[in-house]
Amino acid sequence: MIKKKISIKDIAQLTNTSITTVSFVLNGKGRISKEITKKIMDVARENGYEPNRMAIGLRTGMSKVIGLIVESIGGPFFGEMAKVIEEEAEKAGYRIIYCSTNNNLQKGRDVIKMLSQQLVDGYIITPFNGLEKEIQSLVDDGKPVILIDGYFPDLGIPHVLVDNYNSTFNAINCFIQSGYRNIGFVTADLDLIQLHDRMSGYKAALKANDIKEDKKKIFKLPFNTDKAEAVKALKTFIGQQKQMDAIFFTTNYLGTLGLQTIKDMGLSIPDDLAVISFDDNEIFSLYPPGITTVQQPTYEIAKSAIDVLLAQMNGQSGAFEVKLQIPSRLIERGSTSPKKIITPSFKRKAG
Amino acid sequence: MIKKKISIKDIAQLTNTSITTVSFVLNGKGRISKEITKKIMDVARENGYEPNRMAIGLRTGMSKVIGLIVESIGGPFFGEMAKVIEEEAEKAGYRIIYCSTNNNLQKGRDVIKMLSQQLVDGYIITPFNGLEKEIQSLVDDGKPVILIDGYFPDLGIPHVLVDNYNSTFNAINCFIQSGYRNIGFVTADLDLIQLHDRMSGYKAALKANDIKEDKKKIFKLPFNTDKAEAVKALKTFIGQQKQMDAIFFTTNYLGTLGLQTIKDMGLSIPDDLAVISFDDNEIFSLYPPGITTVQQPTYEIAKSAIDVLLAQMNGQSGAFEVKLQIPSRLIERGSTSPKKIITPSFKRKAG
DNA sequence: TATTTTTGATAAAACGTTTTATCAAATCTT
DNA sequence: AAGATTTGATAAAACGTTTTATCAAAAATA
Repeated sequence: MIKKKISIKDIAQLTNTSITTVSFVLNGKGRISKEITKKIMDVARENGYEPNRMAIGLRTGMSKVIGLIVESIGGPFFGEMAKVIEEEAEKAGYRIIYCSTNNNLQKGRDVIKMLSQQLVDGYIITPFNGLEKEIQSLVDDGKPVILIDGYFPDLGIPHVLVDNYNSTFNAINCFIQSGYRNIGFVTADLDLIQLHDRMSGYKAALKANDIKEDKKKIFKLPFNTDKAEAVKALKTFIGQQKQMDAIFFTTNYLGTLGLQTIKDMGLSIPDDLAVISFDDNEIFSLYPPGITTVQQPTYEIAKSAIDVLLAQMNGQSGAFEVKLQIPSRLIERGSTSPKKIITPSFKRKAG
Repeated sequence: MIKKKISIKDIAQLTNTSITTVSFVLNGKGRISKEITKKIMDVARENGYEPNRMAIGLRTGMSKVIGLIVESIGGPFFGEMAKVIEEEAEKAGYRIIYCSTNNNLQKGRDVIKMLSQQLVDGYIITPFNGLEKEIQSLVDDGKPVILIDGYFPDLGIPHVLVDNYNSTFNAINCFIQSGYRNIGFVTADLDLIQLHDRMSGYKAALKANDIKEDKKKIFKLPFNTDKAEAVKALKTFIGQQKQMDAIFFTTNYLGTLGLQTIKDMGLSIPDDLAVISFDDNEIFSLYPPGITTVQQPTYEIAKSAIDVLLAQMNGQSGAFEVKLQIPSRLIERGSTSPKKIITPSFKRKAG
C-alpha cells in the first residue's frame, strides 16, 4: 500500500532524459526544448512528483522555513500574530515552525540552538533578558532576525513592537482627564523591557500632571503566582490603598485578574475604581461597564515583522536596520467615564 | 563575521580519524576506543558542532518534525492544545510545524500536500468534510496521523476529541433539571461533525424528557457573518421566540456573541434567559452571573493526541486503531440557577 | 604455533537535489 | 565552405549525513 515517492532520477529514466534535464525543466532553468519539457512535465504530474525538501535543503542550504519563537502561543495576542505571519510567509513560499519559551532562559537557549541546526532560514523572536548573546550571535552569523514584542535597548537588533511608553502615558492621561488622580499601577515582577517601558510611561504621565509618585500604589505580582493567590494578593493591595480611585494593569492577564478581584470585593467600576488594561480582549468589551484598554496594533506588528524578515532574506540591506515602535489605540469604554464628584451632602453616587 | 558551520568531515580531519568514526562516536554506535571517543567529543564541543538536520533528514528519511494542522491557532482551545503538544513532542525530540486552514478546503489540501513533501514525520489534523481523500491517502501511505476535534464517521482514522453528543445531552439535561424546558439551540451553519453531534445530543435530551422538538428554536448562524450582523440576526431570533427560557450555544464564539446580544436587548440572565455555552473561556467565569459551560478536556485531548502519534511513529500497531471520545465537564454557574416560578400574582421576579 | 574470534577503525555507497563545466549538433557568419 | 556562435542536453561533483561491508591487528582459542 505504501507508494514509494518518485524522484527526478525516476522521471529521467521514464522520459529517457538526464537528471539535469529534469531538474532544469522543473525549475524553469537551462534551455530545454518544448517537446522534452512537455514530456517531463506530463510524467511528473502523472506520477504525482513532489520534490524532496530535505535534499533541496541540503543542496541549497535553505530550508524555506521560518522559526517563530514566542513566549506562549496560547494568548490572543500571539495567536492573532501567528495567523498573520503564517499567511504572509506562505505567500513567499515559507512555512512556520513554532516554538515557545515560557520566558524560560534555558528553554529559550535550547530552542534557538535547535532551530539554528540549519533548520530555519530566519527568526521571529520575542526576546527577554538573558538571550542577548544567543540572538546577537545569530545576527553575527548573518541570519535574518526580527524581534517582536520586546527589544534589547543596547543592541542594534531589528525589532518591531508597540510603543509601550507612549501608550501607557496616554492611558494614564486618560484617567487624569476623566478626573482620576490617585492612580495605581499593577504589573508583573518580570524583567521585561516592555513592562519597564510601561512603568516609565506611567511615571512620566504622573509627573507631567504634577502628581507625586507613590511607591505604595505600585504593585508587582510575583512570577508564577497561581490564580487564587494572585487574586488574594491583589485584594490586599487594593484594600490597603483606600484613596486609590483608578488602576492601570500592564497586561491582559493582570487585567482579568483585576476584574475578578474587583468583582469579589464588591467594588463598582468605575465609581469605586476606574480601570484600564493593556491589551484588548473580548472580555474587556463585554464586561460591564466595558473596560478601557490599550489596543495593540497586532496586525501591523505581525505584518511589519514578517515583511522585514522577508526583506532581510532577500538581501535588502535596509531591512537589517529596522527599529519600529508602533502607536497603539486607546479604546475608551465605561471603566473610565468621568469621575463623579462626591460632595459632603451626597455621599453615594452623586451626579 | 559569518562562521562556517563545522561538519563531521572537518572533525574527522581535525582528529585524524574517518567520517565514519566521528559519526559512530556522535551517535554512540559502533565500537570506538575510549581515547578516540574522547578526542572526537572534545573537538566537537570546542567547535560547537551541530548536526545538519537536512542531511540527516535526507539520509534517514525522517525529519523529526510533526505537522499540526488546525483551523486557526488563534482561539484559546487550540492555543492551549498547541502548548501541550509542543511540550510533549519536544521530550521525544520532535518539533512542531504549524499550519492553519480556516476550514477552507483548498487551503487544507495545499497544506497537507506541502507537509507531505517529506517535511514531516506525522500529522495532527483537525479535519473537516472534503479532506477525507487527502487524509486517507496519508494513512494509506503508512504515515502516522491523528485527528483531533473532529473525525470521519465512515473512515477508520484514529482520532481523539471530546464526547460532543453526551456533553450536549448532559448540558440540556442541566437546563431541564433547573426548570427550563423551552430551550433554544444556536449553532453555526457549518457541516462539521462536531456540530452535528452536538445537535444530536440536544435533540436526544429533549426527547428523553418528552419535550417536543421545535425547529423554530434552532438557529444556524451563516458562515462568515460579521460580528454586527451576527448580533442582529441573533436579536431577531431571540425576539421571535418569546416563550424561550434558555439557549444553548454550540461554540465559544457563538456564546460570546450571545452574551453581547442578550446584553444589548436588556434581558437578564438567567431570569429572562438561561444560558449554556460549549467551550469554557475566561469570560464565562467572569461575566455576571457566571455562564455555565461545557469545559472541553483540552489537556487530555492534546496529551492523548501526541501520545498516540508518537506511539504510531514508534511502530506500535495498536496506536493506529485509537478512537477516543473523552467526556467533558459541565461547569455550572449562575446562568443556569433554578428557574424562578412566576405565578399570576407575582408577575416579575417572584421567589 | 596455527587458527578463530573479537576489537577498532574505515571506505564507499546512498539519500535527492542543484549547478558548473562540457560537449556535440545545429545554426549563423562571412 | 570554414569558422564562430547558439542551442539543447548531459556528466559529474557537491551538500552532510548514516550505514553496510570490509579489513587489519590484537586477543583468544585450539
